Amino acid sequence: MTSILQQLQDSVSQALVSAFGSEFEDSDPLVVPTNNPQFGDYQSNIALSLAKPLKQNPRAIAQAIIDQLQIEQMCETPTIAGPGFINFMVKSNYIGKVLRKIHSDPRLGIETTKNPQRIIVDYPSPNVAKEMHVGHLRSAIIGECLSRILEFVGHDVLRISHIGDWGTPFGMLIAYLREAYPEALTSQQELNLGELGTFYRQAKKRFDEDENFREASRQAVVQLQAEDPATIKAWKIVCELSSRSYRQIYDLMGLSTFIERGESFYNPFLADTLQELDQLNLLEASEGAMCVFLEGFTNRDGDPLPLIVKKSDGGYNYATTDLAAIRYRVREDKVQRVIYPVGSEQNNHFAQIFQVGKRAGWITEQHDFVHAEFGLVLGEDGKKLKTRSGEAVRLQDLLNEAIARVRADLEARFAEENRNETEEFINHAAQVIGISAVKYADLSHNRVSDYRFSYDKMLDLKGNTAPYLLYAYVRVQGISRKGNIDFSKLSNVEIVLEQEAELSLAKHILQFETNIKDVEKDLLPNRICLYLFELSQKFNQFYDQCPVLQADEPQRTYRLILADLTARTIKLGLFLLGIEVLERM
RNA sequence: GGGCGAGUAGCUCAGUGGAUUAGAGCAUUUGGCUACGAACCAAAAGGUCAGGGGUUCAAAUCCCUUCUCGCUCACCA
Repeated sequence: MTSILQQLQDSVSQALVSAFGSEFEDSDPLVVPTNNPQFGDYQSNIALSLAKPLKQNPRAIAQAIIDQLQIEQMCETPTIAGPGFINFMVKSNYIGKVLRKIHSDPRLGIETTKNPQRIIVDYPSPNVAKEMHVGHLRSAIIGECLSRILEFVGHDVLRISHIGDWGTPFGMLIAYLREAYPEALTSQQELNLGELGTFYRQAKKRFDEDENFREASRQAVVQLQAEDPATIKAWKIVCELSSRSYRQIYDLMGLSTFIERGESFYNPFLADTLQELDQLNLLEASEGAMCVFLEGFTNRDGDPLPLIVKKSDGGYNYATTDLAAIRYRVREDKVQRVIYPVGSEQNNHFAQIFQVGKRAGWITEQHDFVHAEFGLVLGEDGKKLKTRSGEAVRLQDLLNEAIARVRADLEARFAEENRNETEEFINHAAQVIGISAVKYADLSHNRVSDYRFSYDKMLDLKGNTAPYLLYAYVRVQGISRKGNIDFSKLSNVEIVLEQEAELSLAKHILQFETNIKDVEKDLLPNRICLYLFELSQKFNQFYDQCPVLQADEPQRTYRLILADLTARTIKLGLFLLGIEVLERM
């Protein structure tokens, strides 16, 4: 159903036209939730912005709009405040009616979009030639979250992992495989190549210490790109090795299944892509390489910066593949929007390939290619997160550490409270809480800024953390257990909302849709986090002040409905963030 | 040097043109369990929104400028 905000916006727009004519049909009615409840629930600032063009007193404009408004069902008579703000107070019986309606809806009244698009979210896109480390954390978490939200809103979302399976570092691994495990290439059976991390480190060590090995690596890249059969075989072995190790982490993180369409997929299209650029006269030779010279980018000396699409050794690089991917996604996948959740270090890269994509005519006005950039993960010291020995933290280790800390905390708590829980319960709870905490800590910060990774903060039971939200959910389930309540079988009583805590909670539940629609547009999941945190706070206040099970009917039933709606909103909200809930914790 | 981003309470952060008082959380101090899980709630204290100009009836928010920090600038991805 249409949100209250949307209804108000529509009503103000109509009133604007009735009062001042059809030329205001398309002006934004500037209706927003108030930032202070003393001014009501919503406000419109339209009168102030029209004061100048209409050459009228803003308060008079506000009055003229109010005179044309038809919202008696929904709101108290709007008031004019200060220089000309129009304040709206939603009627509590109207809120009660809406809550009754959404209670029977699995989508909690949230409508799907009227303009469904096909959207690619490009994640988690790790590089086969590197072990997954903390740098891949945010792409996986943010990509998963954005995909779920866009899908929920009704878009056709393709999750595509653009894995780096064709680059130069790959040569190093192939060369090392040939050197250390030559039998892997001839044997029919699968060989145990040991642990992935060890394999990488040894290959890297050889690469760093031996010039001949480096040359062999470069050769391997060229052979790979020429699709030499023996090299392809070695390539497949290394891909399989790293793919096995990735899958463990994806499962642990609860990522949705996605299409694995790595750089190798675009290999057959690279030559065509370049040829097309050449036909458009975008291609130039420079220092032995083929380049597109960029507009608005210069190097240190102030000379125009090239985007190299074919290296002087004849090989292609990641810019080439990314351009081929842009072209393919527009022409074959027929997408309208492509979202790349990738670190802001790659700002330039994306600006560059998007520019070339536009100049080549692949990206048009009909397409929205977005670099959903995110900041670095910093350690407690404010510097890029590293292990004590200075290496990137392995993702597996980071997640395990979070789970282990939760486990220790749970065990201590259960011992203190004399609770006997099974090993299975503790393991499951520790895993859900630990992973949730890591994800939530990431998503609750503004995507664009760097954020400080702190186990103590993310696992805190107080404040804007996953455990706090999970606890609010568990409290509602506690009510249903204690009172033996089946939330799906509550009778449809009138919702009265007399107490301030009830009203405040109820109004907040209805704001969910607006927040989801905001994230659909600006791709900033921290808005959902803030919303859910405030919802949990309001629920805890309600829980504190309003007895549910001990209340008399019909109050008891409508408070149960409020509690259930809260829990379902939290559950759905967390689902959209990629986070599971627990029934007990 | 160029490009991009950031600078808001002791700490971690919200806040992309509106209301005498710029918001949370943590930490600190103080209250509340014979009410559904106190993993909670309530209250206090804490700020020249990096500095300086400008636009506006109105600026943390937009523009200009200075300073500090981060990322990045031709064959890695």
